[in-house]
Amino acid sequence: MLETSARLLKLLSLLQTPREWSGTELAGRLEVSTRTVRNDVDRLRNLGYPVHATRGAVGGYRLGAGANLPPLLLDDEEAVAVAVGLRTAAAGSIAGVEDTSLRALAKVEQVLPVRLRRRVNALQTYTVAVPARRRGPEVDPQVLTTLAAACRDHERVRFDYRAHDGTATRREAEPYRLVNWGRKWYLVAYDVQRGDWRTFRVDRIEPRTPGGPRFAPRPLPAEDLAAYVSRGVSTATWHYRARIVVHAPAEVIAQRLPATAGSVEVIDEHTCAVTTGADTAETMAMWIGLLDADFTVHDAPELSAALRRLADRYQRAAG
Amino acid sequence: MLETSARLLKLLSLLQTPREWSGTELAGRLEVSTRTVRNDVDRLRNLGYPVHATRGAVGGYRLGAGANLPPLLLDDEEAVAVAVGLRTAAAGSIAGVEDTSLRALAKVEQVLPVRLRRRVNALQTYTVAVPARRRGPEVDPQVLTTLAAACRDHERVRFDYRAHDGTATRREAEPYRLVNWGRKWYLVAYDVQRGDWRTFRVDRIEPRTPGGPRFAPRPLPAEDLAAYVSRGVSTATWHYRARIVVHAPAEVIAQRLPATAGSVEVIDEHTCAVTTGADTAETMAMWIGLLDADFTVHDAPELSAALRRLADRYQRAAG
DNA sequence: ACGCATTAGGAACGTACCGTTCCTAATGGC
DNA sequence: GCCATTAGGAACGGTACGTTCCTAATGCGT
Repeated sequence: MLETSARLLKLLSLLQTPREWSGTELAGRLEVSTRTVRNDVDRLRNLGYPVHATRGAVGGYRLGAGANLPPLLLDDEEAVAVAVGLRTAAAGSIAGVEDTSLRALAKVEQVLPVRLRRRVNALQTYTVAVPARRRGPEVDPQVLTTLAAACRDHERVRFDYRAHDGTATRREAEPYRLVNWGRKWYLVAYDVQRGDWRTFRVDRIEPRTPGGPRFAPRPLPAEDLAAYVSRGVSTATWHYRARIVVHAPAEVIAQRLPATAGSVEVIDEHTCAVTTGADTAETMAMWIGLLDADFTVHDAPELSAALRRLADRYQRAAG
Repeated sequence: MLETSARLLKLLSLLQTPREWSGTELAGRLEVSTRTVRNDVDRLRNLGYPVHATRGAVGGYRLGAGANLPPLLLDDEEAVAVAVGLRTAAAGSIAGVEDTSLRALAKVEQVLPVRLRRRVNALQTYTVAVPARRRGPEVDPQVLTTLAAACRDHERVRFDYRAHDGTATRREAEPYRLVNWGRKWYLVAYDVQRGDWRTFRVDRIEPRTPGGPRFAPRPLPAEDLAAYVSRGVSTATWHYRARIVVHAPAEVIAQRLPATAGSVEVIDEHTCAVTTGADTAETMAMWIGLLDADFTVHDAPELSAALRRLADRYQRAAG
């Protein structure tokens, strides 16, 4: 049987997972009586952790936000993500938080197990900060976290959903999972009005408050949700695709282009082909500038036109 | 007197600060006897947290990396930096860690006090992910964290330092603080060989292992180290500066250009002037493309030349 | 080599807390 | 209305806790 302090940390860890726990479940996991679980919940509350409880047949416990930040219990994957995000911020990719990011990074790395530090180093070496257009972020992080919270809490969401042609429909759905695939976020949800499962592009969702009532979760439509999502959208990720010839070695270009942003094929030792895409030809034209290499375009008139427009702007700007 | 569990969390929090603590100091902070502090250190060790101890007159305790990750105790500023870094990673600015970043972000935001969540939202609104060239990152995060650890542990560092003209000299210094100013990192250190304070550009430092011996800290050369650093480097941050006229409203351009990357002045309701800089005219030319607006260049022949070269590349690429 | 200030850890003591069992009361969804 | 959940008090035997006191080991500065 765990001693009290160890058990409190384990309880805190369980409560930081994105789900609710009944007292009976917690008692089983911690191998104590349900009374002891209630004693422990009281102890956490006395320490400043606002453990929320819901009474009733579907009730349970979960951790909420309070006056102070509790100690964060991260699993290996989450800790790696935190460290990578902080390294990126500290290295100047995100303006305005370099100092505090470095302080937080120093704190994290001080206690990061060696095996995780190696993974952070490996990820840092092979990831790239993707340039983002301010006015058209792929996904508003606020929308992401709002949907993530609704998934966790089993609460329906109401939102405006924009179709390809710009028209918006009011939707109400039971959200289950957020899936990242092909640099886009998708929401797998049960559409209440249509009585069936739907996959929604998160960048087209505009949540409406208040949300809906709680719901009892249904079995998911597939075991592997990433595969489920990819089957539905595999050829539609980018509005615009093109293949260009870049006059630089493939391994040089591969380092500048993340695997998810396109593919690089060797043509010869000085030349490679890049197949990539973007939402528009304009966006793609700007992206290519960051490759910092001469290139040629074949069979892509829209891209050629976009490049001419950008070239013209630069030429006129130069005087 | 605190109960045992609360005291253990407080002890863990103290040990995550970047310094060593003697048993006597910890006993004072926790209001218990030094024997109880040793009892508590044992309890933390039993829970898997590797508390390192140094015996001897300058000995003390601090937390190291072990097999498991301890609960992270972050202050308000650090928590905000973590959330901002994770939001950026989850939103797709950093490829490869979107899923786990969102999971970690959901966990953090679930417990983030409301006042901190507002600060994260505010920071997210006004920060921009800065595009980074893969082959020449301003600062290797590994170098940053190595130097941060040496500052914390009061250990001398040995490094090769590259001057403007590319020559490198071997240096040995006592590192005190890392300061972020003008999107560059500086190390404020005491140069042992020259017997005086020096400010080093971190992107020019190549640390050499092993490091040096420990040292007794000296009083810092100034109270406000940011001001101290800026006085020494205020006109030398960018190799190249220029002022351009952008044919878009100032408030639109200000949103796309972070305050640290330059300044925006209103000319009229449709036009503004941007003063910015970069390491080279080439880099600046590519940066300007991301403003996504027509512009004109006056009195900047190098920038005009760089824009012509890039325009020519695009024109030739378009066919 | 010595002094000093630190960590390390055992023994003994009185006190307080702990987990469990048993019970009543309240809540909320179906 | 039923069922499954939270809430929390009382009583009990047992265990852990913090402190005091002490010896032993370590490491830096002189």
